[in-house]
Amino acid sequence: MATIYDVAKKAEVSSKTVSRVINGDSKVKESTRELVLEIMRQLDYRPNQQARQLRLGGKSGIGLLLEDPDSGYQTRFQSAMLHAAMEAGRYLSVELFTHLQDNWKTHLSRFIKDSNISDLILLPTQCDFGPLRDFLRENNVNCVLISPTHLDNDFVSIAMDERLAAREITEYLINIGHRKIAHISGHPDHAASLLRRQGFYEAFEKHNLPRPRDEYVVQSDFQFKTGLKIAEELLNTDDLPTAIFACNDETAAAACSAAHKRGLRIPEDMAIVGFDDVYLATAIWPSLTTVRQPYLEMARRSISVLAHMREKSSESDVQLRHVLPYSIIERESSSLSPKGEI
Amino acid sequence: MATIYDVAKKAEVSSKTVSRVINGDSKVKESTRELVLEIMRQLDYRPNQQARQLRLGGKSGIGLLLEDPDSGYQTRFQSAMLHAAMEAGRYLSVELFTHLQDNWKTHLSRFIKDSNISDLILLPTQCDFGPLRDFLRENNVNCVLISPTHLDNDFVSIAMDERLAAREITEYLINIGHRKIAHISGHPDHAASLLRRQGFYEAFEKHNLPRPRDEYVVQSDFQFKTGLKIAEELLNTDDLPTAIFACNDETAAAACSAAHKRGLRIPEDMAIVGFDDVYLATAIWPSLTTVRQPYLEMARRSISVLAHMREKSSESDVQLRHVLPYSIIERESSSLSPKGEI
DNA sequence: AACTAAATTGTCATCGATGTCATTTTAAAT
DNA sequence: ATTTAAAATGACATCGATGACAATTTAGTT
Repeated sequence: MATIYDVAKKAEVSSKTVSRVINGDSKVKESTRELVLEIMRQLDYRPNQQARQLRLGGKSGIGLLLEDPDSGYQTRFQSAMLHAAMEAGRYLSVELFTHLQDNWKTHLSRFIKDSNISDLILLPTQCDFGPLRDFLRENNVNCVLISPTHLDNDFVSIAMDERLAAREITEYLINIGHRKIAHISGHPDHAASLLRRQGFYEAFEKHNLPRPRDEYVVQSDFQFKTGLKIAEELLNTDDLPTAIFACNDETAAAACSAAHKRGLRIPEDMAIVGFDDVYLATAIWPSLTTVRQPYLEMARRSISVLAHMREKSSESDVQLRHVLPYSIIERESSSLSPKGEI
Repeated sequence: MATIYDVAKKAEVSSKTVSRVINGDSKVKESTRELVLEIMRQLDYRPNQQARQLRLGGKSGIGLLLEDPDSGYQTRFQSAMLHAAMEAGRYLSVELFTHLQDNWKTHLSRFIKDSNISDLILLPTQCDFGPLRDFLRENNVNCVLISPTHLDNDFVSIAMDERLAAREITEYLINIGHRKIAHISGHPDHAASLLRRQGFYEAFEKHNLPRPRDEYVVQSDFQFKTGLKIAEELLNTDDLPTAIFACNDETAAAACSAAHKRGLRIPEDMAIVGFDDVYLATAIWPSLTTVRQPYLEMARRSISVLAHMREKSSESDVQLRHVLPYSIIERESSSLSPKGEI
């Protein structure tokens, strides 16, 4: 394993000069730079990260906290982060985290200190846990919040417009002819639940249609199991809705199951749409029409914002709120002839 | 941030002594050890990992290579690794890896060198990619293979008995009265496919039952989409099987969809069982009876074996093959009154 | 009390990089 | 040709830990 000294010796320059080349320092004569680069290539030299970081006091990894790594949303987001990190030549350190663990503070500081990360990414809903925010603020952790409920001038947030997306997918249902549309909404503590429901109602207002009756708007909690029970209750009526907008794909999958149980065909008898575009959306039949979160874009933006923040540190030219564009993916669960991609 | 010198000064000992305490060196008087520990606690001292590793030439993270982070199996395994790593006070660095990428070697060496990992964990099917194994061998990477197809005296493998599990779940179907059982098998390149099919046949032999006819044993590739098509073909007959053993849960989910499409009730008209026990197994209706892979146990074992290997290095007392016990989880897809847990 | 071996502790160099500041080289200006 | 400022390079200390080995303390023996 070649070191900076091996390179220096072979190139007949000082280690400092090699260091300058590595770090793109401008004060190196072009000819020596090329020489050094050539030797580095010959020796297949790569800087020792530990030494580098010891000196710089820095770490280089990106930390991602997961509350439930099996959840579709978190899996998808992580997947996107892995791609984005690869593009940026960085590495991802993943850690389980729940504020329910009583020693979460110790646990988190250990992770931050010991695991070689310089930045942290927080997903919903932990990004809205107050004491966690205080902790991050106090410890000056370089982080971004993904789709937080509460905005805050101390933290950069990266999100999509949930309400608009909800409105748009509801309008889509209206446009293909549905009028009796039900909505299964998510966990009440989750900001997304409220926003998505608001968007749902807005679609009707915008089209000058009557607000759906209250029995058509029910409360679940984003989970399949609960969703199944709720959907069964919802469909236990003679006056069935012709479409359901579920708060997320898991719940939409549950709605499909409930509909099938009751002998309804999808989408002929009932259209069902979800939200998030997780793996599950294409691992069931029929595949789900849904709103695709801009996972990859969010991941890329997170990385670039974090880097920017680390440089500018406390300067004020860091954009605080980032809103990225979503898209609607049409699949089998709402249309006999899907136009969208898989 | 307190350093070893701060501790040494306050405790009025040398930094070396503090170092000894940190590393559990025996040659420290009990009283001084306690004193030092107390001061460490007071200052909330934690060793600087970079410095430590610079000196020790070591890294501390565990690397996990994922080919498809959205796949149920990989998600579940990662999830288990996160738990096991937490228990062991270690951290997980996750990286996308596919040998289809043409510069996979560079990519992998960079990951290993730059991302602070000391160990590597390989999942199927990349653990069976020959050139990758050669690379790991040549570069002396400390790693374990999870459920590899090809055994090899240079690598430690951690697996479950796929064939026995397949046999057992087939026997379960036989025991609850099924005789006409179909099997949708996995991708032919995947060792698990063969083993699971073998196990399937063995169950019939053991019970002195005729081998299922060839039309009942079809080939898919572990993916939902393919599985759906195959299952539809399988069920497009008048002489329906009464049960299906699918090679994995995704395929079982596809079989459920195909059955529903054809108006069959599960499990009344047809029982369906899967394999792996991934998230999907309980995110569809009916929930799937399946074989639970010993994810957590595999993860824990991986960590302990890796640590052991690093110590013993080339010594021969490292157990090469580890086979861990699976379990069968009975759920709604095969039984009207499931006995198993969720 | 003196001696010795064992137990404990300390000194200093080192890992591989970068920062500070001094030194040398280069090129432009007189 | 000499001076001078700028550009390029290098010497050395440093980051926070541990290893090798030296020095000291302790306790046991005679």
